Amino acid sequence: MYQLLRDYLTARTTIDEATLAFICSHFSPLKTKRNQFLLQYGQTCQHYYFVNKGCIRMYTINKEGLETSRFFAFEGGFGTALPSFIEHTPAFEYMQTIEKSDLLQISRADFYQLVDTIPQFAFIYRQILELGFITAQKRIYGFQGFDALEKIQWVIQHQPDFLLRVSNKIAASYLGLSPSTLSRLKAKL
Amino acid sequence: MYQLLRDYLTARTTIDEATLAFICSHFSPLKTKRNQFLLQYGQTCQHYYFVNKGCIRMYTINKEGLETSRFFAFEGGFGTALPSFIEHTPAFEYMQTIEKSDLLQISRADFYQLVDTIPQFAFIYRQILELGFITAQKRIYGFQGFDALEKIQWVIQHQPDFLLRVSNKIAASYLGLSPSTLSRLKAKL
DNA sequence: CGGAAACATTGCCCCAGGGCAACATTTTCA
DNA sequence: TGAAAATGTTGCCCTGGGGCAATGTTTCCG
Repeated sequence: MYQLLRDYLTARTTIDEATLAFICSHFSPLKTKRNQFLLQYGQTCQHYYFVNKGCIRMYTINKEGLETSRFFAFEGGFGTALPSFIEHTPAFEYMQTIEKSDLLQISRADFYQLVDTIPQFAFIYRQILELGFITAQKRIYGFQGFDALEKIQWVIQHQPDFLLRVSNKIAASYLGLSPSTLSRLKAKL
Repeated sequence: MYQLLRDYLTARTTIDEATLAFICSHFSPLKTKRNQFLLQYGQTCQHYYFVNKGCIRMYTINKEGLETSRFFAFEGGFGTALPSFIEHTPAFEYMQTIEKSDLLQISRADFYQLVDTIPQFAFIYRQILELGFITAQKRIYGFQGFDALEKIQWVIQHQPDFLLRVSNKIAASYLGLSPSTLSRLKAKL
Protein backbone atom coordinates (compact mmCIF):
# COMPACT_ATOMS: atom_id res chain seq x y z
CA MET A 1 0.00 0.00 0.00
CA TYR A 2 2.65 2.52 1.02
CA GLN A 3 5.56 0.98 -0.84
CA LEU A 4 5.52 3.35 -3.81
CA LEU A 5 5.31 6.36 -1.49
CA ARG A 6 8.16 5.02 0.63
CA ASP A 7 10.21 4.53 -2.53
CA TYR A 8 9.45 8.08 -3.59
CA LEU A 9 10.63 9.50 -0.28
CA THR A 10 13.72 7.36 0.20
CA ALA A 11 14.85 8.03 -3.36
CA ARG A 12 14.88 11.76 -2.69
CA THR A 13 16.04 12.20 0.88
CA THR A 14 17.71 10.37 3.77
CA ILE A 15 15.06 9.37 6.23
CA ASP A 16 14.77 6.90 9.11
CA GLU A 17 12.11 4.22 9.36
CA ALA A 18 10.18 5.87 12.20
CA THR A 19 9.82 9.17 10.33
CA LEU A 20 8.87 7.31 7.18
CA ALA A 21 6.15 5.43 9.01
CA PHE A 22 4.99 8.65 10.67
CA ILE A 23 4.66 10.37 7.31
CA CYS A 24 2.81 7.42 5.77
CA SER A 25 0.39 7.31 8.68
CA HIS A 26 -1.03 10.65 7.52
CA PHE A 27 -1.95 9.31 4.10
CA SER A 28 -5.18 7.39 3.68
CA PRO A 29 -6.12 5.22 0.71
CA LEU A 30 -8.78 6.29 -1.77
CA LYS A 31 -10.13 4.26 -4.67
CA THR A 32 -11.73 6.14 -7.53
CA LYS A 33 -13.59 5.30 -10.71
CA ARG A 34 -12.82 6.42 -14.22
CA ASN A 35 -13.76 10.10 -14.69
CA GLN A 36 -14.49 10.57 -11.01
CA PHE A 37 -14.00 14.14 -9.83
CA LEU A 38 -11.62 14.90 -6.98
CA LEU A 39 -12.38 18.61 -7.25
CA GLN A 40 -14.99 20.70 -9.01
CA TYR A 41 -14.36 24.17 -10.41
CA GLY A 42 -14.92 26.68 -7.61
CA GLN A 43 -14.28 24.23 -4.76
CA THR A 44 -11.28 24.76 -2.52
CA CYS A 45 -8.78 21.94 -2.72
CA GLN A 46 -8.32 20.19 0.64
CA HIS A 47 -6.05 17.27 -0.24
CA TYR A 48 -2.78 16.39 -1.82
CA TYR A 49 -2.76 13.07 -3.68
CA PHE A 50 -0.16 10.44 -4.39
CA VAL A 51 -0.95 8.07 -7.26
CA ASN A 52 -0.41 4.35 -6.60
CA LYS A 53 -2.23 3.38 -9.76
CA GLY A 54 -4.12 5.25 -12.44
CA CYS A 55 -3.89 8.90 -13.37
CA ILE A 56 -5.13 12.30 -12.20
CA ARG A 57 -5.79 15.10 -14.65
CA MET A 58 -6.07 18.84 -13.89
CA TYR A 59 -7.92 20.86 -16.49
CA THR A 60 -10.20 23.80 -17.03
CA ILE A 61 -12.97 24.78 -19.45
CA ASN A 62 -13.12 28.27 -20.89
CA LYS A 63 -16.26 30.22 -21.67
CA GLU A 64 -16.46 28.86 -25.22
CA GLY A 65 -16.49 25.35 -23.76
CA LEU A 66 -12.94 24.51 -24.80
CA GLU A 67 -10.99 22.21 -22.46
CA THR A 68 -7.35 22.87 -21.56
CA SER A 69 -5.41 20.24 -19.58
CA ARG A 70 -2.42 21.53 -17.64
CA PHE A 71 -1.04 18.55 -15.71
CA PHE A 72 -1.23 14.79 -15.32
CA ALA A 73 -0.05 12.81 -12.28
CA PHE A 74 0.72 9.18 -13.09
CA GLU A 75 1.80 6.19 -10.96
CA GLY A 76 4.39 7.17 -8.38
CA GLY A 77 3.73 10.89 -8.63
CA PHE A 78 2.13 13.59 -6.53
CA GLY A 79 -0.62 15.84 -7.79
CA THR A 80 -3.22 18.32 -6.67
CA ALA A 81 -4.91 21.54 -7.75
CA LEU A 82 -1.87 23.35 -6.42
CA PRO A 83 -2.90 26.99 -6.85
CA SER A 84 -6.10 26.35 -4.88
CA PHE A 85 -4.32 24.12 -2.36
CA ILE A 86 -1.56 26.67 -1.71
CA GLU A 87 -3.68 29.79 -1.52
CA HIS A 88 -6.67 28.06 0.04
CA THR A 89 -8.94 29.71 -2.51
CA PRO A 90 -11.57 28.35 -4.92
CA ALA A 91 -9.99 26.50 -7.83
CA PHE A 92 -10.22 27.67 -11.41
CA GLU A 93 -9.89 24.08 -12.51
CA TYR A 94 -11.25 20.57 -12.26
CA MET A 95 -9.36 17.55 -10.99
CA GLN A 96 -10.42 14.07 -11.98
CA THR A 97 -9.04 10.56 -12.25
CA ILE A 98 -9.25 9.73 -15.93
CA GLU A 99 -8.78 6.02 -15.14
CA LYS A 100 -9.87 3.76 -12.28
CA SER A 101 -7.26 4.71 -9.70
CA ASP A 102 -5.73 3.88 -6.33
CA LEU A 103 -4.66 7.03 -4.55
CA LEU A 104 -3.24 8.04 -1.20
CA GLN A 105 -4.57 11.32 0.14
CA ILE A 106 -3.33 13.67 2.82
CA SER A 107 -5.28 16.63 4.14
CA ARG A 108 -3.98 20.15 3.63
CA ALA A 109 -3.58 20.67 7.38
CA ASP A 110 -1.59 17.47 7.81
CA PHE A 111 0.48 18.23 4.75
CA TYR A 112 1.64 21.63 5.95
CA GLN A 113 2.06 20.21 9.44
CA LEU A 114 4.56 17.73 8.00
CA VAL A 115 6.25 20.46 5.95
CA ASP A 116 6.68 22.58 9.07
CA THR A 117 7.91 19.84 11.39
CA ILE A 118 9.85 17.35 9.26
CA PRO A 119 12.82 18.87 7.42
CA GLN A 120 12.94 16.00 4.94
CA PHE A 121 9.31 16.57 4.05
CA ALA A 122 9.93 20.29 3.64
CA PHE A 123 12.74 19.39 1.30
CA ILE A 124 10.50 17.07 -0.72
CA TYR A 125 7.88 19.79 -1.01
CA ARG A 126 10.52 22.27 -2.11
CA GLN A 127 11.61 19.78 -4.74
CA ILE A 128 8.06 19.29 -5.96
CA LEU A 129 7.65 23.05 -6.30
CA GLU A 130 10.99 23.50 -8.03
CA LEU A 131 10.26 20.69 -10.44
CA GLY A 132 6.72 21.89 -11.06
CA PHE A 133 8.05 25.31 -11.82
CA ILE A 134 10.69 23.99 -14.18
CA THR A 135 8.15 21.80 -15.97
CA ALA A 136 5.82 24.75 -16.41
CA GLN A 137 8.62 26.89 -17.83
CA LYS A 138 9.61 24.19 -20.26
CA ARG A 139 6.05 23.91 -21.37
CA ILE A 140 5.76 27.65 -21.96
CA TYR A 141 8.97 27.67 -23.98
CA GLY A 142 8.11 24.38 -25.62
CA PHE A 143 4.63 25.31 -26.80
CA GLN A 144 4.82 28.99 -27.63
CA GLY A 145 5.91 29.75 -31.15
CA PHE A 146 5.82 26.08 -32.12
CA ASP A 147 3.49 24.84 -34.81
CA ALA A 148 1.25 21.81 -34.31
CA LEU A 149 3.78 19.25 -35.54
CA GLU A 150 6.59 20.68 -33.40
CA LYS A 151 4.38 20.51 -30.31
CA ILE A 152 3.62 16.86 -30.96
CA GLN A 153 7.28 16.07 -31.48
CA TRP A 154 8.04 17.97 -28.29
CA VAL A 155 5.79 15.73 -26.16
CA ILE A 156 7.06 12.61 -27.86
CA GLN A 157 10.55 13.76 -26.93
CA HIS A 158 9.84 14.87 -23.37
CA GLN A 159 7.02 12.53 -22.30
CA PRO A 160 7.28 9.53 -24.61
CA ASP A 161 4.45 7.56 -22.99
CA PHE A 162 1.99 10.42 -22.91
CA LEU A 163 0.34 9.98 -26.31
CA LEU A 164 0.01 6.24 -25.73
CA ARG A 165 -1.47 6.62 -22.29
CA VAL A 166 -4.21 9.22 -22.68
CA SER A 167 -7.02 9.58 -25.20
CA ASN A 168 -6.59 11.58 -28.37
CA LYS A 169 -9.11 14.11 -27.13
CA ILE A 170 -7.32 14.68 -23.83
CA ALA A 171 -3.89 14.79 -25.46
CA ALA A 172 -5.24 17.44 -27.84
CA SER A 173 -6.50 19.53 -24.91
CA TYR A 174 -3.01 19.38 -23.42
CA LEU A 175 -1.27 20.35 -26.64
CA GLY A 176 -3.67 23.14 -27.49
CA LEU A 177 -4.80 21.51 -30.72
CA SER A 178 -8.17 20.35 -31.99
CA PRO A 179 -8.66 16.58 -31.83
CA SER A 180 -8.95 16.49 -35.61
CA THR A 181 -5.63 18.23 -36.14
CA LEU A 182 -3.88 15.92 -33.68
CA SER A 183 -5.41 12.91 -35.37
CA ARG A 184 -4.37 14.09 -38.82
CA LEU A 185 -0.80 14.82 -37.81
CA LYS A 186 -0.31 11.60 -35.85
CA ALA A 187 -1.21 9.72 -39.02
CA LYS A 188 1.74 11.36 -40.77
CA LEU A 189 4.44 10.72 -38.18
CA MET B 1 20.23 50.54 -1.07
CA TYR B 2 18.66 47.64 0.85
CA GLN B 3 15.42 49.34 1.78
CA LEU B 4 13.31 47.71 -0.93
CA LEU B 5 14.72 44.27 -0.08
CA ARG B 6 14.08 44.84 3.62
CA ASP B 7 10.52 45.86 2.81
CA TYR B 8 10.09 42.73 0.73
CA LEU B 9 11.24 40.49 3.57
CA THR B 10 9.42 42.19 6.42
CA ALA B 11 6.18 42.27 4.45
CA ARG B 12 6.28 38.47 4.10
CA THR B 13 7.69 37.14 7.35
CA THR B 14 8.50 38.12 10.94
CA ILE B 15 12.17 38.76 11.21
CA ASP B 16 14.51 40.54 13.64
CA GLU B 17 16.90 43.30 12.69
CA ALA B 18 20.06 41.22 13.10
CA THR B 19 18.83 38.47 10.76
CA LEU B 20 17.64 41.07 8.28
CA ALA B 21 21.06 42.72 8.26
CA PHE B 22 22.72 39.31 7.98
CA ILE B 23 20.62 38.42 4.93
CA CYS B 24 21.24 41.80 3.28
CA SER B 25 25.00 41.46 3.83
CA HIS B 26 25.01 38.60 1.29
CA PHE B 27 23.57 40.76 -1.47
CA SER B 28 25.90 43.01 -3.44
CA PRO B 29 24.84 45.86 -5.72
CA LEU B 30 25.12 45.63 -9.48
CA LYS B 31 24.41 48.37 -11.98
CA THR B 32 23.58 47.31 -15.54
CA LYS B 33 22.97 49.02 -18.85
CA ARG B 34 19.98 48.66 -21.14
CA ASN B 35 20.08 45.31 -22.92
CA GLN B 36 23.01 44.05 -20.85
CA PHE B 37 23.09 40.28 -20.48
CA LEU B 38 23.11 38.70 -17.04
CA LEU B 39 23.19 35.23 -18.58
CA GLN B 40 23.81 33.82 -22.04
CA TYR B 41 22.11 30.72 -23.42
CA GLY B 42 24.17 27.71 -22.33
CA GLN B 43 25.75 29.37 -19.30
CA THR B 44 24.92 28.10 -15.84
CA CYS B 45 23.15 30.66 -13.72
CA GLN B 46 25.16 31.54 -10.60
CA HIS B 47 23.12 34.36 -9.08
CA TYR B 48 19.72 35.32 -7.87
CA TYR B 49 18.77 38.94 -8.46
CA PHE B 50 16.59 41.45 -6.67
CA VAL B 51 15.50 44.46 -8.71
CA ASN B 52 15.84 47.87 -7.05
CA LYS B 53 15.23 49.70 -10.29
CA GLY B 54 14.72 48.65 -13.89
CA CYS B 55 13.65 45.29 -15.23
CA ILE B 56 15.05 41.84 -15.97
CA ARG B 57 13.68 39.72 -18.82
CA MET B 58 14.07 35.95 -19.28
CA TYR B 59 13.58 34.74 -22.82
CA THR B 60 14.70 32.22 -25.37
CA ILE B 61 15.12 32.05 -29.15
CA ASN B 62 13.98 29.01 -31.08
CA LYS B 63 15.64 27.57 -34.13
CA GLU B 64 13.59 29.72 -36.50
CA GLY B 65 14.88 32.79 -34.68
CA LEU B 66 11.61 33.52 -32.90
CA GLU B 67 11.87 35.06 -29.42
CA THR B 68 9.67 33.89 -26.54
CA SER B 69 9.72 35.82 -23.26
CA ARG B 70 8.66 33.88 -20.17
CA PHE B 71 9.13 36.21 -17.23
CA PHE B 72 9.85 39.80 -16.22
CA ALA B 73 11.13 40.92 -12.81
CA PHE B 74 10.33 44.56 -12.08
CA GLU B 75 11.18 46.89 -9.16
CA GLY B 76 10.85 45.13 -5.82
CA GLY B 77 10.85 41.64 -7.30
CA PHE B 78 13.19 38.67 -7.42
CA GLY B 79 14.24 37.01 -10.63
CA THR B 80 16.70 34.57 -12.10
CA ALA B 81 16.98 31.85 -14.71
CA LEU B 82 15.42 29.53 -12.18
CA PRO B 83 15.61 26.18 -13.99
CA SER B 84 19.35 26.62 -14.51
CA PHE B 85 19.85 28.07 -11.03
CA ILE B 86 17.99 25.21 -9.34
CA GLU B 87 19.43 22.33 -11.30
CA HIS B 88 22.86 23.91 -11.74
CA THR B 89 22.77 23.09 -15.44
CA PRO B 90 23.26 25.19 -18.58
CA ALA B 91 20.33 27.49 -19.22
CA PHE B 92 18.04 27.20 -22.22
CA GLU B 93 17.40 30.90 -21.97
CA TYR B 94 18.89 34.37 -21.89
CA MET B 95 18.57 36.84 -19.06
CA GLN B 96 19.00 40.55 -19.69
CA THR B 97 18.09 43.89 -18.17
CA ILE B 98 15.91 45.55 -20.77
CA GLU B 99 16.38 48.92 -19.05
CA LYS B 100 19.27 50.56 -17.20
CA SER B 101 18.92 48.82 -13.85
CA ASP B 102 20.06 48.74 -10.23
CA LEU B 103 20.15 45.18 -8.95
CA LEU B 104 21.19 43.32 -5.84
CA GLN B 105 22.78 39.95 -6.50
CA ILE B 106 23.40 36.96 -4.29
CA SER B 107 25.48 33.95 -5.27
CA ARG B 108 23.87 30.54 -5.59
CA ALA B 109 25.99 29.14 -2.73
CA ASP B 110 25.04 31.98 -0.38
CA PHE B 111 21.42 31.77 -1.42
CA TYR B 112 21.03 28.09 -0.57
CA GLN B 113 23.13 28.64 2.56
CA LEU B 114 20.53 31.15 3.72
CA VAL B 115 17.68 28.82 2.72
CA ASP B 116 19.22 26.03 4.78
CA THR B 117 20.04 28.05 7.88
CA ILE B 118 17.42 30.78 8.18
CA PRO B 119 13.83 29.47 8.44
CA GLN B 120 12.37 32.82 7.38
CA PHE B 121 14.47 32.79 4.26
CA ALA B 122 13.42 29.21 3.50
CA PHE B 123 9.84 30.38 3.85
CA ILE B 124 10.42 33.29 1.47
CA TYR B 125 11.95 30.93 -1.08
CA ARG B 126 9.02 28.53 -0.72
CA GLN B 127 6.70 31.45 -1.32
CA ILE B 128 8.61 32.51 -4.42
CA LEU B 129 8.37 28.99 -5.79
CA GLU B 130 4.69 28.65 -4.95
CA LEU B 131 3.90 31.98 -6.53
CA GLY B 132 6.05 31.26 -9.56
CA PHE B 133 4.27 27.98 -10.02
CA ILE B 134 0.85 29.58 -9.69
CA THR B 135 1.77 32.31 -12.15
CA ALA B 136 2.98 29.75 -14.66
CA GLN B 137 -0.24 27.74 -14.32
CA LYS B 138 -2.33 30.83 -14.83
CA ARG B 139 -0.36 31.68 -17.90
CA ILE B 140 -0.86 28.20 -19.35
CA TYR B 141 -4.59 28.37 -18.73
CA GLY B 142 -4.73 32.02 -19.72
CA PHE B 143 -2.97 31.68 -23.04
CA GLN B 144 -3.95 28.28 -24.38
CA GLY B 145 -7.15 28.24 -26.36
CA PHE B 146 -7.40 32.03 -26.29
CA ASP B 147 -7.30 34.05 -29.46
CA ALA B 148 -5.03 37.07 -29.87
CA LEU B 149 -7.52 39.60 -28.53
CA GLU B 150 -8.36 37.51 -25.49
CA LYS B 151 -4.67 37.15 -24.65
CA ILE B 152 -4.21 40.91 -24.80
CA GLN B 153 -7.24 41.46 -22.60
CA TRP B 154 -5.88 38.84 -20.23
CA VAL B 155 -2.60 40.72 -19.64
CA ILE B 156 -4.40 44.04 -19.34
CA GLN B 157 -6.51 42.41 -16.65
CA HIS B 158 -3.73 40.57 -14.81
CA GLN B 159 -0.71 42.84 -15.34
CA PRO B 160 -2.18 46.26 -16.16
CA ASP B 161 1.19 48.05 -16.39
CA PHE B 162 2.84 45.48 -18.60
CA LEU B 163 1.89 46.81 -22.03
CA LEU B 164 2.82 50.33 -20.98
CA ARG B 165 6.17 49.33 -19.56
CA VAL B 166 7.73 47.12 -22.22
CA SER B 167 8.15 47.59 -25.95
CA ASN B 168 5.59 46.33 -28.41
CA LYS B 169 8.08 43.79 -29.73
CA ILE B 170 8.85 42.35 -26.29
CA ALA B 171 5.19 42.31 -25.27
CA ALA B 172 4.43 40.39 -28.46
CA SER B 173 7.11 37.82 -27.64
CA TYR B 174 5.49 37.32 -24.25
CA LEU B 175 2.00 36.96 -25.65
CA GLY B 176 2.99 34.64 -28.48
CA LEU B 177 1.87 37.06 -31.18
CA SER B 178 3.69 38.79 -34.01
CA PRO B 179 4.49 42.46 -33.35
CA SER B 180 2.22 43.42 -36.26
CA THR B 181 -0.77 41.54 -34.88
CA LEU B 182 -0.30 43.07 -31.44
CA SER B 183 0.02 46.52 -32.97
CA ARG B 184 -3.12 46.06 -35.06
CA LEU B 185 -5.20 44.82 -32.15
CA LYS B 186 -4.04 47.45 -29.69
CA ALA B 187 -5.27 50.06 -32.15
CA LYS B 188 -8.77 48.61 -31.85
CA LEU B 189 -9.05 48.41 -28.07
C1' DC C 1 22.55 67.75 -31.52
C1' DG C 2 22.02 64.91 -35.54
C1' DG C 3 22.51 60.78 -38.31
C1' DA C 4 21.73 55.96 -37.94
C1' DA C 5 19.53 52.20 -36.32
C1' DA C 6 15.90 50.09 -34.11
C1' DC C 7 11.09 49.90 -33.54
C1' DA C 8 6.00 50.68 -34.64
C1' DT C 9 2.25 50.86 -37.88
C1' DT C 10 -0.39 49.37 -41.72
C1' DG C 11 -1.72 47.28 -46.30
C1' DC C 12 -1.72 43.13 -48.96
C1' DC C 13 -1.64 38.34 -49.47
C1' DC C 14 -1.52 33.63 -48.06
C1' DC C 15 -1.75 29.31 -45.34
C1' DA C 16 -1.92 26.36 -40.97
C1' DG C 17 -5.14 24.66 -38.53
C1' DG C 18 -10.06 24.92 -36.74
C1' DG C 19 -15.19 23.96 -37.57
C1' DC C 20 -18.41 21.03 -39.18
C1' DA C 21 -20.17 16.86 -40.68
C1' DA C 22 -20.31 12.01 -42.16
C1' DC C 23 -18.67 7.82 -41.12
C1' DA C 24 -15.86 4.22 -38.56
C1' DT C 25 -14.37 2.39 -34.38
C1' DT C 26 -14.05 1.69 -29.59
C1' DT C 27 -15.83 1.76 -24.99
C1' DT C 28 -19.27 1.42 -21.63
C1' DC C 29 -22.50 -0.65 -18.59
C1' DA C 30 -27.34 -2.62 -18.02
C1' DT D 1 -23.27 -9.55 -24.81
C1' DG D 2 -25.17 -5.98 -27.44
C1' DA D 3 -27.17 -1.38 -28.04
C1' DA D 4 -25.98 3.23 -27.21
C1' DA D 5 -22.78 6.61 -26.40
C1' DA D 6 -18.35 8.39 -26.76
C1' DT D 7 -14.31 8.87 -29.35
C1' DG D 8 -11.43 8.75 -33.51
C1' DT D 9 -10.74 9.67 -38.53
C1' DT D 10 -11.06 12.22 -42.68
C1' DG D 11 -12.82 15.47 -46.36
C1' DC D 12 -14.12 20.12 -47.40
C1' DC D 13 -14.09 24.79 -46.63
C1' DC D 14 -13.04 29.04 -44.32
C1' DT D 15 -10.63 32.47 -41.33
C1' DG D 16 -7.32 34.44 -37.83
C1' DG D 17 -3.20 35.88 -37.73
C1' DG D 18 1.64 35.61 -39.69
C1' DG D 19 5.09 37.19 -43.44
C1' DC D 20 6.72 40.72 -46.03
C1' DA D 21 7.51 45.31 -47.19
C1' DA D 22 6.86 50.33 -47.36
C1' DT D 23 6.51 54.15 -44.49
C1' DG D 24 6.48 56.77 -40.20
C1' DT D 25 8.36 57.32 -35.51
C1' DT D 26 11.30 56.87 -31.68
C1' DT D 27 15.65 55.97 -29.47
C1' DC D 28 20.42 55.79 -29.21
C1' DC D 29 25.01 57.27 -28.80
C1' DG D 30 29.24 59.68 -30.91
